[in-house]
Amino acid sequence: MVTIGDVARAAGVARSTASYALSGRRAVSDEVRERVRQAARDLGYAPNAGARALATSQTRVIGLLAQFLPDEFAPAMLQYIQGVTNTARDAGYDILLSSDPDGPAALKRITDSRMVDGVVLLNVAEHDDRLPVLRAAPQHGALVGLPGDCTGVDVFDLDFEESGRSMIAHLHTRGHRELLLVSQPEHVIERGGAYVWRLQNAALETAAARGITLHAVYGSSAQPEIGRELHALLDAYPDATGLLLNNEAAAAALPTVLHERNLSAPEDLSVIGRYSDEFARTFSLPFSSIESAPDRLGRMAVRQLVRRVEKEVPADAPYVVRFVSPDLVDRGSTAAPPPAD
Amino acid sequence: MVTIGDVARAAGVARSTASYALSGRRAVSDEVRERVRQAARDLGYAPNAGARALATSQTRVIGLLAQFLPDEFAPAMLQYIQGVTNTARDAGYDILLSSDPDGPAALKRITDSRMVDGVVLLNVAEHDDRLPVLRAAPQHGALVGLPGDCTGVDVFDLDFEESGRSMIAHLHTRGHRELLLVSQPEHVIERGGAYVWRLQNAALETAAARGITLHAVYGSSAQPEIGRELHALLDAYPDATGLLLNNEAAAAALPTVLHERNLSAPEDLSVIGRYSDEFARTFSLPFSSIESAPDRLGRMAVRQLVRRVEKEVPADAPYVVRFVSPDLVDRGSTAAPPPAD
DNA sequence: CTGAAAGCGCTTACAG
DNA sequence: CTGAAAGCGCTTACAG
Repeated sequence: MVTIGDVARAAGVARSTASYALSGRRAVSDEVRERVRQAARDLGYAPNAGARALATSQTRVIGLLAQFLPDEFAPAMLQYIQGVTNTARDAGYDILLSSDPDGPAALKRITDSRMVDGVVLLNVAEHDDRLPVLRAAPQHGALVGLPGDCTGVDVFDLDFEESGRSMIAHLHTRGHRELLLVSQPEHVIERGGAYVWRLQNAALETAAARGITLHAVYGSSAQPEIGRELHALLDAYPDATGLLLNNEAAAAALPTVLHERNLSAPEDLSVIGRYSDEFARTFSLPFSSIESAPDRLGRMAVRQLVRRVEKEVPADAPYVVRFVSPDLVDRGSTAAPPPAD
Repeated sequence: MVTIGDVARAAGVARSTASYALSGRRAVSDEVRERVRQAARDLGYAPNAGARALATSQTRVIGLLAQFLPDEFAPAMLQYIQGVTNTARDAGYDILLSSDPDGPAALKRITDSRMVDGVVLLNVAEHDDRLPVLRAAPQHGALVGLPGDCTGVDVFDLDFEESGRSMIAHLHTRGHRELLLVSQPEHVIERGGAYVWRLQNAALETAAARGITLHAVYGSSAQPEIGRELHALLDAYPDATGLLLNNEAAAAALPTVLHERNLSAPEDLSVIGRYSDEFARTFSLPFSSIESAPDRLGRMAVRQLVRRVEKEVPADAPYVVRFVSPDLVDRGSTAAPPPAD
């Protein structure tokens, strides 16, 4: 391989000079700089990443800790990964992707061995086993998802409380008085998926305050189970006029369920989901939805992380917890309830 | 950070001895080995990845070059990524994920800088710009997808020719004489997506040989366009009794289209797709399909790559081109054609 | 403005 | 069975 020594020799200068000429971290005469650059180009020089990391203690790699959980809907996960990966690239960082089911072990390994300058944790749980590892690590971390304890990390998440409130308010305003809410499976909560109850509790509170009957249930995160459950739910509450979905699989299954019941939205049933626009397009979902903004959250997390890694932010700058306000994308699936018959 | 020097000092031995005790690459007395291990454990020692890479010229990282193309269906892509990532982890490798739209540049950068021991290329095109870069690189590469020129790389792909033949044969045997085939968009072909015409041409040949009328068309890779196109297609060929799909978006859209037309498979129309079982579950697709085996292909690619990287295979071992035989997963969506009316 | 040297943390021949 | 030393390819104080 061609090293900086080869470049220096070709340019007739010392290795240090070649290094400075290339990095610009010290003044170099125009003539020498040009000679060095030319030599580097001619030889096809590329700095060895390991050597540079050893010398600078910087890898320009960000660790991305994803997890493909059997009770999460994988296509939704993909959006976050893309958001993080694209932003990192634009900022000049590569992504080391871990999908190890043993998140804490994977995180410990890549931070201990200094493979990364910082990490982004996806799908963060209320009590996330990866957090103690992250706090003990010398690298910074940014989370997508709100844990119970945010000390020492930057946190980004959708405002699920506000999402729940606005879903209810939206339908209440249009005259609905009995609604259904399908959340993620209960074991997602048990695993610490706080966003499930954050949205649900806020929805229940708002419903109570507004005199709305809200039936909140947990649904499967896989087809075809969730389709059957939706049927059962609609059978059980025939008077409900609106359906709220905090469950991607349920949203994906709903068009078929409505077809099978010969219902349409919003004529027979108003529907609001919570998923990304990209997700809506992939699954051709015609329902209005709270934008879950995975690309935006991924971008925010990476940006903040890079700011810390590159010390653009003072070392004692307080850690941030930032919520993205829910945005309702109107796809015309809500209206006044149908006249009672 | 704790270095091997710290471990050596704590164990009262030389750094080299500590290194050997930990790696096992040279005999070390039981007593010393135990002392070193204990010290390493006590101090929480983890070797510095950069330093190790510099010393050994091995990173234990595999580059994964994915591309999220606007005309490909992202959820299908995810399966390959998971297959590669999981297999790599099991083999003791981490994954450096690139989704840079400029694949050749990204590949050149990570190989030139020695960030990876080898690379896996996903979604390989007939004339793939990344291949010249890969061939010029010192690292080995494994491809998922068949390029026109396979020299210098190991290649893994589904046998699309055989897939096309078997789809036709399957329906021919059941008595069908007029069929439809929906492929990926034509620009996928123009971009070099050879699998599109590999399946299509084989299907057309087999159909001709068996006296079957096969109408082959290109379909969009996004909803809702593809849904409209399916409707138009079924309108245009009312006598066709079977529908073949080499287009994930079309498969995802079909259940709704059939509902809207009040058709069911296989009573009114026999259907065979080409996608993974995981994909079928995600989208709740009730159609029999040729298993595209993304996890298996990802696994095969990583295994072969690791074999080369670790020199378990002689340096002059011939490169392989391996096709996975299509497997028809029967979901009961094919039968004899309905009686003509 | 430039160079010689030290050092980052490993591994691995070379000696004993 | 163990140790002292060289070397991997960089960057960056230290000198001039």
